[in-house]
Amino acid sequence: MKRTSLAGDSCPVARALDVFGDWWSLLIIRDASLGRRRFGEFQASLGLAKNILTTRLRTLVERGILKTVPASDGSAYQEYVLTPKGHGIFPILVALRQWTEEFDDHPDEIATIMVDRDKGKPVKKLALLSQDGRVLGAADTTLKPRPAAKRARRVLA
Amino acid sequence: MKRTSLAGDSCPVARALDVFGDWWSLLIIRDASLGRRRFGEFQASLGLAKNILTTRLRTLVERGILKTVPASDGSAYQEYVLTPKGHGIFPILVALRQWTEEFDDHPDEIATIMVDRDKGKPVKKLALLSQDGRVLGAADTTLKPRPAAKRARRVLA
DNA sequence: TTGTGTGGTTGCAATATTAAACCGTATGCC
DNA sequence: GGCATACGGTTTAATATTGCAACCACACAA
Repeated sequence: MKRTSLAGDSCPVARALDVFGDWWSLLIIRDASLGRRRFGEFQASLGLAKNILTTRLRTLVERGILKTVPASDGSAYQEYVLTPKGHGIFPILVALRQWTEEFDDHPDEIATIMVDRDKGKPVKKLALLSQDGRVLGAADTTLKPRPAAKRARRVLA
Repeated sequence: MKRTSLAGDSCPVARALDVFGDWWSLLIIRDASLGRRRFGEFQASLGLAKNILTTRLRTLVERGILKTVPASDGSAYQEYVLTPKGHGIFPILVALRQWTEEFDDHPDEIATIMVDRDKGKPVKKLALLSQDGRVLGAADTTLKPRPAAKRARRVLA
């Protein structure tokens, strides 16, 4: 099927999807952001085949989303933890979560809610703000060419 | 390859990915939110095979992300526009965009920036706020079991 | 020695993607 | 009207990729 790579695309959405837009990567990242660190934890949680987990972990490390660290329990094994680049994906996970909370047909099947750790109260919806503090919807935004945009290999949106 | 369906998963992230987490759907949605409406527009913009575009459009319609409307130019064809559920994906696109803007290794290849339509100034970063207005990072949040969570078919994170 | 945690390797089945041919409906032009 | 061309899909066949299962191997622990 030769998935066409989006790596050279000039659209930032496509570029992000090229990095972790496959079926499992975001779920692995979600698990990592939940504190899972060990191969076995990921495998048990996600139920995916071990070989696939192996390759996914490897490419996520290659791409700077995860890094391996010596196991915290002193064994010779390694653990996988998010890099800053990986932690930066957190808002995307939140956005996905909130979309489901708002639009899913069976919201009663959602098991968890995200709460402020201090107060234990649900977080607010992600908001997109303008420089002067107004809340912006999709219709209130446009795309402008980036000031000094270099020519990308493939120019889309 | 029999992608294991995540539809019954209790994690809202997984549920969202089950709806539009494949390789093309989010890009189609991005195009739609950019104002593209016609089959040919999507195909030309994305460069994917036409049959795939056909099936993707159909499942996005089935899932309530897009709807078909009679063509605006009076021809007998149809156009594809976002439903409210589809428009709700906008924050996810913004989150993806901002992640790339912040972490991509070649940010100079990004062609566009998102600006406030009124003022033409770049938008601010998506912020996650607590009820009392503090900005929350990943470490400042936890997941709590949903109050009256019904048992989902598969219970993960 | 036995068991467990981490993977790698191999083989097979299922699916996704693509390119290309094809078709019915319009549209433009003479 | 007649012809050529474009649009909107559908179908088909070839190919590439993913997923699963099972087995292998090595490191460490008991």
